Amino acid sequence: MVADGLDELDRYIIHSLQLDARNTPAREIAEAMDVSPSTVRNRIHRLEEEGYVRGYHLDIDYERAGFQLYTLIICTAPIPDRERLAQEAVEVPGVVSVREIMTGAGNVHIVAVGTDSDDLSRIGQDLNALGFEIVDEDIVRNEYSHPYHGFAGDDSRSN
Amino acid sequence: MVADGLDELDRYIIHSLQLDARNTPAREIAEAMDVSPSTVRNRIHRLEEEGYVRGYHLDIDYERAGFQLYTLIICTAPIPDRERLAQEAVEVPGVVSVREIMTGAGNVHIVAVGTDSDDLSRIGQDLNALGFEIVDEDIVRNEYSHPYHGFAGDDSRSN
DNA sequence: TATGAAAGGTTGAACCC
DNA sequence: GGGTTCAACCTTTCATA
Repeated sequence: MVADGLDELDRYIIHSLQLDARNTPAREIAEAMDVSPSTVRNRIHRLEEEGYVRGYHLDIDYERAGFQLYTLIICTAPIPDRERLAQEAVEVPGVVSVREIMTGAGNVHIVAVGTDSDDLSRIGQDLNALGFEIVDEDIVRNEYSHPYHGFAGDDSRSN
Repeated sequence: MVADGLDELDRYIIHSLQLDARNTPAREIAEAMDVSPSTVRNRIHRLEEEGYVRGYHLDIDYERAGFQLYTLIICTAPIPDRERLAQEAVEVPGVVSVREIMTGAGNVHIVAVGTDSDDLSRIGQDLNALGFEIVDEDIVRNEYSHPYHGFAGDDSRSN
């Protein structure tokens, strides 16, 4: 099964908001799915409350904004501590994303934005202090994201 | 200087929208910064037009939504083709994120969401067909993101 | 960058299936 | 429980200065 507890309307809502979370009125989704706008708003609230939707974030071009040090820091954390450390890492100033990888050395991928190399050294030290071992560090040249196609219903109405 | 061409109002707008891009009215930002709501709206449009803000996306808990195969595919692309291939990769159905890494083997990190292992094999084949060499593949156990603190007004590192 | 009127979106309560 | 309706309220748009 594709999506637990989510019906076609939920999937279409997620799809629409993935494309533009700020400028997509409920009415627009409602018309496409032939329900009332309130139904769409009720569903959005349910998706938020039940944790399917964790938030609405900006996609920022950090490079254009003048932060040339957009860095991937590959770390190793002991498996029993990995989840807790990952949650602590995301609170380190400058860290914008943390991925916990299932296996292997380099099981936590952290992306940090820095203004200069001192800033990145400080981030590295903070991560070390938390208990990470840093195994590699590289500049991220670019990042692209794309809405997941699988939420777009049966495709008969995907844009 | 922290951010080229961005003043304190722009940074505060970015910060606010990073926290909640869907439910933050311009009026709220305007009051905090003591300008009119239309000034805030004009600035938001400028940030979009000039490419600082690339979009507004949902932060979805793919695991809760029933997609247990949230996978990091580490690939190598020849440097001259890297950018073009990265842009093509993001269009492969199931791919949700692509990071171009500056150096080394594994210079493109792709995250894909799959419903089953056939789906992921198909994605791997598609990436191969584009010209990527796949060097590693791992399940992403969890992913967290956090607004960049540096946009939050002038106290540069206390988020 | 600000203002103000018109257009359009959201909210919450009452109602129906 | 989930969907709908409607009126009051809030937000944005657009023209204007």
